[in-house]
Amino acid sequence: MNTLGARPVVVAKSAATAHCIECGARGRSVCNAISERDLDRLAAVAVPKRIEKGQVFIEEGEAAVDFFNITTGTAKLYKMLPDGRQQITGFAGSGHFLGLAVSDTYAFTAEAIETVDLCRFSRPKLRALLDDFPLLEKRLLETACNELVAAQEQMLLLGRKTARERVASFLASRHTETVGCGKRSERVALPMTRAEIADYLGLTIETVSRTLTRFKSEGKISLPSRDEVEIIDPHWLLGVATGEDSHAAFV
Amino acid sequence: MNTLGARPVVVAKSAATAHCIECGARGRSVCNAISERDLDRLAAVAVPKRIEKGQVFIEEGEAAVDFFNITTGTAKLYKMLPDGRQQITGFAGSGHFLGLAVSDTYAFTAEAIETVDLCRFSRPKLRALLDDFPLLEKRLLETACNELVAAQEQMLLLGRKTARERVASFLASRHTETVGCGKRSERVALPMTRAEIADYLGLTIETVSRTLTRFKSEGKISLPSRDEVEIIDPHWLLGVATGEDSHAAFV
DNA sequence: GGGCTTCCTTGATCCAGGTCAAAAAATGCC
DNA sequence: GGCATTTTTTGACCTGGATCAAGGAAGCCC
Repeated sequence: MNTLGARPVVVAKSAATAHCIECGARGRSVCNAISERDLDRLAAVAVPKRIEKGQVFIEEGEAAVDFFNITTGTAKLYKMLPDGRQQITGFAGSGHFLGLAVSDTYAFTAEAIETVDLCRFSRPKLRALLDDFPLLEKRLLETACNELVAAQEQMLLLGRKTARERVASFLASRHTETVGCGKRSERVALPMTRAEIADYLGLTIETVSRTLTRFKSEGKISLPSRDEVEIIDPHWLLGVATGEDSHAAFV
Repeated sequence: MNTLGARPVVVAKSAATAHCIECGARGRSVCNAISERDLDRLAAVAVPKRIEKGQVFIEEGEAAVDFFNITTGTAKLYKMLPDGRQQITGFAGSGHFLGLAVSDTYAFTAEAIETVDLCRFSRPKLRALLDDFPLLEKRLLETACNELVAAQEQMLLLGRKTARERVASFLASRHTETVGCGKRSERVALPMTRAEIADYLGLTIETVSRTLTRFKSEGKISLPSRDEVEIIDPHWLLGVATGEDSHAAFV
């Protein structure tokens, strides 16, 4: 895997390249469209930056001058109504590319919910990179399509699912996402607060809390700490999440 | 604009080219990424097809073998839960490109709500076209981004807006979309039934009907026929749609 | 380790919008 | 044009989840 030994001269020519080569997020991000030997081109335009918890780094309505790629940590993406009602449209973790809007203003706000490390790309520099690496553009299109599919799934959740089904969907999707990361499969991290879960699921904090308590008392999950859930019965949870008729009958 | 006279030989070499050159949807679709002189390449892989009202031409979960581009008419795109609950994720009109999912199965169902004319592209042929016309890929990415922005807006609507705000948003967006088409601006066509509006807004048919009646009795709209709305007070409607505090106060 | 603050849970009550029911209007079909 | 069907409107009532209101449990900072 490590080809450093094979190409010492190229790597050495730019110390900045290191942060891309060593980047833990590369494998799961659009950056993997660029081969290791061209990585210095990428590294030259990617500006690493640390965002502290609670800090907003993209603001809805502001000029979209930069794109971002998250290396570590999690951010919430949301839209707001003038009276303060908030809808979180997604949580962006390691490898997530942000700012895809074509329009010249951002369509959502992004705020770190834990310390986030990311790479910043200026619009024109990314544009130049896209022209030189068509594969990168293909990967971006893929990413956008995947997000579109996820967005449609979320519309189904917000428009038609019950509170129980929403919370079950949330836990189930967190569960399946986590499995891939090599962690213990049944423990799911919840880096977000109950309020953030509520704003993501179109519910109130109280309903989220009550529903979790309910699942716990039904023996389907346990809540070892406030930011962790143990999924005891993943199959049951998935059934509820997908609105299986049988589960709706027994309350 | 018409370059037919300048290049009679090229155009004549394929009679099939005509349907792309004359296509009314070209201007607003991704096809405008391909210049008129290369249009025969596009025409060679685009298979025109007519879909009658009520006919399903993309089915959720089935192998994604084709892509479609709507020429005329409107289709509804939806996802369903096993017990029949339905969420319409969007209405696709002239120029809309469908089937963008990278995955090998469709993520939603598409059904014509009025007679639809479309062009069908097989996956491999479109892929080849994309490799030859990078601009087409750029346009697809743009399209996907725009849809993503619309999806986020819809999540805000479904997760956080009241029934009144949802119906107002729906009418307002229909209104602004219609303006561009050169029709009389205040008359908005509703090719979909109340049930379809309800499934799009995450409401019931009764709530949609009552809300429209309410707007009418408040003098903000009129309902000349069941598939048409006249927007009497667009500014007021937009205010309600965007959740302006003031409008929430006076009921 | 004690007081602060923030986050979470639980209980009581309320209401927007859903459900059920039926009439009215539009459309289609011989 | 008249009957059947579908769609829409309207009314009465109900309920899931929101709202309001306390408590309780973690963190966190001196």
